[in-house]
Amino acid sequence: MSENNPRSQPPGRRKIVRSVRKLLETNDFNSITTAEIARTAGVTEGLIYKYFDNKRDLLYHVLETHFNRFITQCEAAIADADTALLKLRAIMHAYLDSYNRHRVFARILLLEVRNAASFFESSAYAEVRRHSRIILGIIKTGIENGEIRDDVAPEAIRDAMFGTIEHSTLASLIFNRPLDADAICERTCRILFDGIRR
Amino acid sequence: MSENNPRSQPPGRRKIVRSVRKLLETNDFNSITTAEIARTAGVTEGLIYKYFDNKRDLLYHVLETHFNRFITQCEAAIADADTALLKLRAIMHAYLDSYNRHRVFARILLLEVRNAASFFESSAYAEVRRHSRIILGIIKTGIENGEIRDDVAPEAIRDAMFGTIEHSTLASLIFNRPLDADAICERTCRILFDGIRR
Amino acid sequence: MSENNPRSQPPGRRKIVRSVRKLLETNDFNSITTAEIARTAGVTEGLIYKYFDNKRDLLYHVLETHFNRFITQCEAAIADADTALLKLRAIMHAYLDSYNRHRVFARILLLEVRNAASFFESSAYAEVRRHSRIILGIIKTGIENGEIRDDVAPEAIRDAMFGTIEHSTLASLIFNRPLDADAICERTCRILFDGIRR
Amino acid sequence: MSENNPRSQPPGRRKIVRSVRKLLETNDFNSITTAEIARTAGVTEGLIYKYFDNKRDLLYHVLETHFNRFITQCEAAIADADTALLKLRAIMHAYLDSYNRHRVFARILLLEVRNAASFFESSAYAEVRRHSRIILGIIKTGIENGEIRDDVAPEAIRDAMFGTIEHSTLASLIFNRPLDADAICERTCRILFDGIRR
DNA sequence: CATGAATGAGTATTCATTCAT
DNA sequence: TATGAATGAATACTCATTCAT
Repeated sequence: MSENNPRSQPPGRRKIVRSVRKLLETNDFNSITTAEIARTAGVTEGLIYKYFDNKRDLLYHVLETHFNRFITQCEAAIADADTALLKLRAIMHAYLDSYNRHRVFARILLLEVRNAASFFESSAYAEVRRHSRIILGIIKTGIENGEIRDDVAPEAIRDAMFGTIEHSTLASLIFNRPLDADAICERTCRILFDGIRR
Repeated sequence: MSENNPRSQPPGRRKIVRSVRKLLETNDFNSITTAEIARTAGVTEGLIYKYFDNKRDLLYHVLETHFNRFITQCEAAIADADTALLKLRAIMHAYLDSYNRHRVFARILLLEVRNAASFFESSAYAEVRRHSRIILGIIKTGIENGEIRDDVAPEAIRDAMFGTIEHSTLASLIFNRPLDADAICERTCRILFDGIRR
Repeated sequence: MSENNPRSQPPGRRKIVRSVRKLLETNDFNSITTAEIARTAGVTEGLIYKYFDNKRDLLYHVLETHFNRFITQCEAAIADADTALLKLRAIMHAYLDSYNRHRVFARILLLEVRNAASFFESSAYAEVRRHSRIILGIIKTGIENGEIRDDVAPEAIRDAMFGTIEHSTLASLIFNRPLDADAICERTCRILFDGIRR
Repeated sequence: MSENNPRSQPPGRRKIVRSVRKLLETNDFNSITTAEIARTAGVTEGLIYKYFDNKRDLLYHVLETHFNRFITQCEAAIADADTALLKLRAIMHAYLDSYNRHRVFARILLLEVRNAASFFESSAYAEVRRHSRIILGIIKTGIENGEIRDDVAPEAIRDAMFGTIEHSTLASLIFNRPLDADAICERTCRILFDGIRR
């Protein structure tokens, strides 16, 4: 509780986190310097290391918080969906929409952070996995109640879902093109749900 | 011709390229230094800049050569396939197999290089696009001859193909797990061709 | 009195001193941080500065206490010795034995602390000098009563004593080798008392 | 040869070494920054690391060169001495004289450098040991030809020699007092050669 | 065709210390 | 008597890149 309640955090820490979030809007993480973070936050560089192990640790913290919020929103978005397929559609839409609205985080999550082995040991990645397992559960339920075919592994379905979404997002991210979440969600569902074979 | 014929290349240049290829087997590109490249090649650092604009340029050259070879192999692999779907299956298998056999290049292509804007202006990326267009052509032919449904954009199908393949590869790449190209190809085709709906 | 009676010291202070003593067993002083001292002591860093001017001051305090105890033991060790030479032998043995049993303090005293000018203004060094003067007194007595030759300055004799002892200790300290106090004392006395000339 | 011939060294390297030597005259090594070294040398900081592994490595190099020269002078100084004892006296005088004339190096050698384990793995220390072994040889010869008593280990004699010299030097080094090499040599020889017992 | 000497810009991290409460 | 939040100064080392010869 004290961990999550921002009120209980020392002001300096809050300033640092806010500063990073702000700077990430215009720069990728590697090009942000600790000096810049401190300056923007109005604290000294040293304070960063009082609250975070290192620069990456700080990033992962920001990421975790962000993704945490997303999961909550995502859960809300699928609340109304009755069937497994509708839930999956809602989830895919939530991801696409989030990637589109938070391009900075999308960039970081889909491109920057994956290079570093440390990410996969971070609590931010733990959140990613947590949600991944939730989705796997939905797929399994779909298989059990006969909505989804049972001759492909649930993991394969999840890979196809995320892979397609991410790949569709990547181009627009890289070349800074707009992303039509609705359209991409629709076309992905068509392929994923019913296949491309006529 | 003189560009492609390795025989016509000066020995120093050849040594440098070989050196990079070797070093990439054990290190990711960013952690390789020009000093190391030169040392391994048995030449001086200065020579690198005789033949390449900069370090990245050197990487992109190595990448281009590699991808070039892959395309040739890929083309051969689909020669026997009669239908569009069989061709797509063959292509997917070729990619998966290549990612598995050349994990270093897979890493670089799927993770490292995408961060840098310069990659998307390199001739290595031009090769990637070239092949992408070839595949798009196959999809279109499939649509035209009635093999593939015509209510989804060919680009969407391509995104689903590559996205799924890459996502399936990524985990095994990151966590250094073996990759079963046959199995992943099979399950991807099932989903992609016929959908997950029962 | 209140200075020396540990009972009268505030618990926080005692914890800090104990913490330093403990940490010195495994680390040299410079590599110990105030953060570590506070953590080990279970107090906050700020408290250190309530009781000590700075980190070095803290070290010198610990050193002084240690050396103080040693002097007492040393005095006891020479109580039985009748002649000046026997007293000197007993003192040398006490030093060697102490260096051997308290290697950490030996390191600090013979190596670490001598770099800092501030040490020579500390009360810890005052203790060292005090004992040095006591020993000088013994030498002088020896000269006066005809035991010791009178054509070399007492200071020269003291330098030879300590110099030899320290040099003999240093190697074993640096390379972490065992120290045979008895043997080194014996051989030092032979040389010091009777010379090397046959 | 190319190692030792200063003519064959690149000018930048020579400048760096000269710069360090100069700066050491007024500052102790730790308080000298690489920035300062480079500025004084008129080169960039980076160049330091082309020629030396790190700052300490640079120091050790300077030390080694210095000590090397000293050994040569020392050898010349003992050339005329006929007996082992006379040789030892000449050596002690050479050390004392050198410590007095090169107080900076004396400080470094006797105080600063001994803290660092790395010193004892450096080639500078190898030189120290080399000379130490030479001296040991002289002592052994003295024992063999009956000049020196044979009931104390040669190592003990060496320890007494160096220990006394160093201890005598230390005080004058620390408190910046003049050092009378002749007088200290004389008194040390008296004690060492004939003992303090009347 | 190749060398080798030199550049110069870049930056995260550590730690003792202070001070209001 | 003790906390806890914050400071601020200090610095070695890396590396891609250039260019005269």
